[in-house]
Amino acid sequence: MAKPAGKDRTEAGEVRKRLLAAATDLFASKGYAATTVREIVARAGVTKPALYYYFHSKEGIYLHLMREPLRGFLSHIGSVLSGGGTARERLARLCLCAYDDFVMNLPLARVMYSIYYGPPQGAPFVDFDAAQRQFQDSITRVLEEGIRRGEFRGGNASDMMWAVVGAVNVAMELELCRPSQSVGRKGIERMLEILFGGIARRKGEAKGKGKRA
Amino acid sequence: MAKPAGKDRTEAGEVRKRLLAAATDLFASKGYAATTVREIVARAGVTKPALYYYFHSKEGIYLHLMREPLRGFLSHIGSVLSGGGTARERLARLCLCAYDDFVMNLPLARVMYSIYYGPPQGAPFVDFDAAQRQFQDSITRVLEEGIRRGEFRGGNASDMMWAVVGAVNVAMELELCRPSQSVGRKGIERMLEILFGGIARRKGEAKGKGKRA
DNA sequence: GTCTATATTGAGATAGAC
DNA sequence: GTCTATCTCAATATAGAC
Repeated sequence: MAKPAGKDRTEAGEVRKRLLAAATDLFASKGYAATTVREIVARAGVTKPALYYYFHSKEGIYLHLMREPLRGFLSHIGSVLSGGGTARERLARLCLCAYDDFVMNLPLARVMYSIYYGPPQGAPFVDFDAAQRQFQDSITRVLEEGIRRGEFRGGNASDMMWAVVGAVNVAMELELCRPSQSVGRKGIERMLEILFGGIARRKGEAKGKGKRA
Repeated sequence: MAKPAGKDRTEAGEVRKRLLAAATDLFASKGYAATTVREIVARAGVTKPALYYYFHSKEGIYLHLMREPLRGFLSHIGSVLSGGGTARERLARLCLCAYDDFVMNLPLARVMYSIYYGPPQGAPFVDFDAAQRQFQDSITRVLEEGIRRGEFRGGNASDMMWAVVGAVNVAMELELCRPSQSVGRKGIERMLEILFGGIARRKGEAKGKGKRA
């Protein structure tokens, strides 16, 4: 057989993935410092040398954990930026892309928040701000493009960017901390619609205009 | 002298405040679990029994730390809600009030974020979500009022609320994590203006309309 | 090598003098 | 109200049996 799918035959990269998943869950629930290599390998159902073979150290597995999805995120952003469509469409795609990546990696997001906001845990440095900045720059660029093309009103693109980022962050943090109240992708789209159209009733506009709730 | 101001004379409540400030700073920088009672009293320049006299325990000082400002925040919100003005004015006051409280208690905010997002640290439970919910409810109420009065367009008040909360959160988190990029109160006001007026250019509107950047 | 029993440390908390 | 001195306890480190 060219593609052995039996369960007794360990797939290539299978152990590696199990180790990453185990580490993510443990880092998320107990924190980086409190998680021992022993626990990671136990949960992954492998032995210590396996972890050291693939990742060299606890720090190593942590860095792999962080960097791979971060790189993925940045590359997705790049794809969206180079795609076509109106500024508004591109902006929505950018936000939804970020949200999707976040939701697809919720346990990892938990680790990131825990490291970013939590107490020092001796974890090696990862430049979260750089990724965040890149996301913000992308949004700003699309906004400026929209203004230049006359698709958006003039104004401070930086302020618009923060408002957009705020909406996306809210959706992410709801998913992370209060999933029962999560607004989801649709929620992001509705918030963007509000951002584009405004909350205030316009002069002469029929009362009750806008999307009915 | 009726009001002794000398330095050798300990003011009433002075020790208490110093203990609270010391605990806040240490919890913020090292985390709750890693901070010892000894460090707190050392930084406050007093001895252990003083802490136990005022706060009964390490958990006690933590709870005082959290609850007093939270109560203050909720009471400020209440005042704003009972105040007058248009819905838009009230909404702005609500957001700025929350932001001011946050900025006035930055070190405490750091502790809250650390506890909320960080790894388990054995700190006693504080219901941050309840305060957050109350803030959200207040905003929602003002938004619904604005819609009812025809000041705002119809629409989903909940979505509008999240957009507003997102803007306020962004301003807070910038202040917390990247103060150099902070947008400040003015930034919140500008974001609200964007939320009210919308980003999209309106049909027939002169290009470049809106506040010039 | 692994395991368990014991020492040591350092934490939170207290009693009683002043 | 504050301090000196002390207590209790749990986690950690270590040592010695197996």
